[in-house]
Amino acid sequence: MRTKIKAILLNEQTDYEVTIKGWVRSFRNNQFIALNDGSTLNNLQIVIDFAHADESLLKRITTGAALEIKGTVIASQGKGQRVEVKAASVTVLGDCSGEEYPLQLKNRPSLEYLREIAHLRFRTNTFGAVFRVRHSLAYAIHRFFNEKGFVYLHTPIITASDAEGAGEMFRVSTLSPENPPRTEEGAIDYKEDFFGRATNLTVSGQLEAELGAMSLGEVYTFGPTFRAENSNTARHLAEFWMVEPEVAFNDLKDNMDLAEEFIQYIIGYALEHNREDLEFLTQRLAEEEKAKPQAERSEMSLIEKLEFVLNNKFERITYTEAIDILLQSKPYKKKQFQYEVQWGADLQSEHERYLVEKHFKKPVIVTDYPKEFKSFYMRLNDDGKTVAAMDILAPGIGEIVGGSQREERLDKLQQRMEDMHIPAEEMYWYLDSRRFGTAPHAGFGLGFERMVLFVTGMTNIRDVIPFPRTPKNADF
RNA sequence: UCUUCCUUAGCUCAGUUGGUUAGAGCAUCUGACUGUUAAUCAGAGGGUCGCUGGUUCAAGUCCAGCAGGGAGAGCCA
Repeated sequence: MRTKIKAILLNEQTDYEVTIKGWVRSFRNNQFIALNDGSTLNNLQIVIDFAHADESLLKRITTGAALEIKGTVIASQGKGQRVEVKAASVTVLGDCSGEEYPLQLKNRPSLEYLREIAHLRFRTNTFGAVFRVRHSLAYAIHRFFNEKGFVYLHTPIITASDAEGAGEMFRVSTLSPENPPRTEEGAIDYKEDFFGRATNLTVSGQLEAELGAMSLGEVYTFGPTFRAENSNTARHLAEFWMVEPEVAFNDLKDNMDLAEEFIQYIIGYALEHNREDLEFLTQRLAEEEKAKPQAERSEMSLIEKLEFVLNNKFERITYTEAIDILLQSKPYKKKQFQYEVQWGADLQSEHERYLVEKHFKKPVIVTDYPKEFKSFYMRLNDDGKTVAAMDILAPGIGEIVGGSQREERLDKLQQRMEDMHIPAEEMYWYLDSRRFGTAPHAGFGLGFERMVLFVTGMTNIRDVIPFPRTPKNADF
C-alpha cells in the first residue's frame, strides 16, 4: 500500500510505517534523498543508514531514479523539514544514468531548453506546479458550470463547415496525398473522401453550442480547437483548448456577468486548492522579473494580482469610450502609438495594453465594437454600426475572452451573412435555429491556455500545455 | 508571415581592435567527508564555436545565405 507524499506531509502524526514511491530529486551526503512523487510540490526527505547500506545500492540512487522506500515517518532530526522517513528498505524501481540523463536540475535549465525535452520537463518544480494548476483550473471550470446547471456538450472535432470565418483550418482526409481522385475538371474529388465531402478540424464549437442552448438552455463546451494560422507568438497555439458557454435568453450584460463570475470562480478555486504551487510560481516570477528593468516589472506579485482580480470588478467600457480614452492618452499625444487611433479602426495590441496595464490596471471588458471587424453572428445594435460584442482583456495576456450576444433575428443574420460572403445554403442548420423558435442568446469563448498563463504567471503559452503544437513543431 | 536579437562543453554563460593550445560555474566521472537542505572538498574527462560558402597570411570574432530559437507585430482565444 503506497502512501502519497502529500498525505505524509499533511499528517500531524509521526512514528508510523509507510511505503513511498517516487523519483529522486537530489541525494545529499550519501544519506538524504529528496523524493518527489508529483502529489505535491514539496519533496519528502528519506534518511538512509548509509553505514550499513550496500555500496552498490547507494550508487544507484541518482537524480531521476525511481525508488520504493519502506520505513518509518519520524519527526525530523534536522532543520528544514518537519518530518522525514527513516528508511528500512530502499528498492530501485528504475535506474537513471547520470551520464545520460539530460535533466540535471542543479544546472538551472532554461524554459527554452526544457521545451526541447518536454517529455521530461514534468519533473521540474515549475512544470509540476504549472500542470497541477492547469488541472485545477480545468476541474474548476466543470464544477462552476455544473453548479449553475449547465450541460457539458461535446461538439464535433471534425467539421464540414468551412464558413465560420475563424481562420485557416487543418484538413482532415483519408485520400491519398500523392494521387488523390480527381473530378473531370481536375479538382480533388472530395466525394471520394471518407465523409463524402471536404472536412476540417474544428476552429470553434460555438455554432453547434448555440444549437444545444436553444433547447437545453445553458450549455458549455470544453475541448480541443485547431487553427492552422502561421502564428509565431508567445500566446498562440495550433492546438489549444477552449471553453465556450452559450446561454439562451442572455443578453450582452448577462454574458459579461457570467464571464466575470466564471473567471473569478476558477481563480478563486486555484488560490484555495493550489496555494503551494502558486506561491512557488509567484517566487519564480519574482526572480524572473529581477532581470528586467524597473519600469517593466509588475507592481503586484502573482498572488497579489490574482487576489486583486478575484476581489475587484472588471472595468466595462464600450469600444467608443475606449477610443476616447486612447485619444486623451499620453502615448497618443506624444505619438508613441504605432497604429492610428480613430473610431472605426480596430484596437491594436499596443492600445489594449495601454488600457489594461496603464489606464485601468485591471481586466477590462470592451463592448460594442464596429460591425466591420467582428463576426457575422454577432447581434447588430440599434445604431446599425456596432455589434453586441465583448472582449475581456487581461494584463500581460491581452484578449482572454471573446464573446457576444448572438444575432437571433433571421433577416438581419441573413443580411450579415450575405454582406460577409458566408454561404448561407451550407449553414441551413444554423439558420434553422432562427427559423424555429428563435430567442435571444449569448456566449463567449475563453482560451484555456491563456487563462493558465494568467494564473501561473508563465509568459509563453508553450509552457502551459504539456506538448505544444506550433508551426514547425509537433514533437513528442 | 514581418521586424529585431540570439546560436561557443550535457546546462547557464564569458571570449577584448581578427593573432599561439577556446575559458568559467554547474552537471558528469573518480576519490574524500558524513545531519545534509541546489550538501561540501580534491582531482579528471568533456568542444565540428548552429550549417554552408566567402574575405584574409590568419576567422569563435568580419560578410552572405540557410536552419533553429527568443522577443515584439499581424491573425486570434
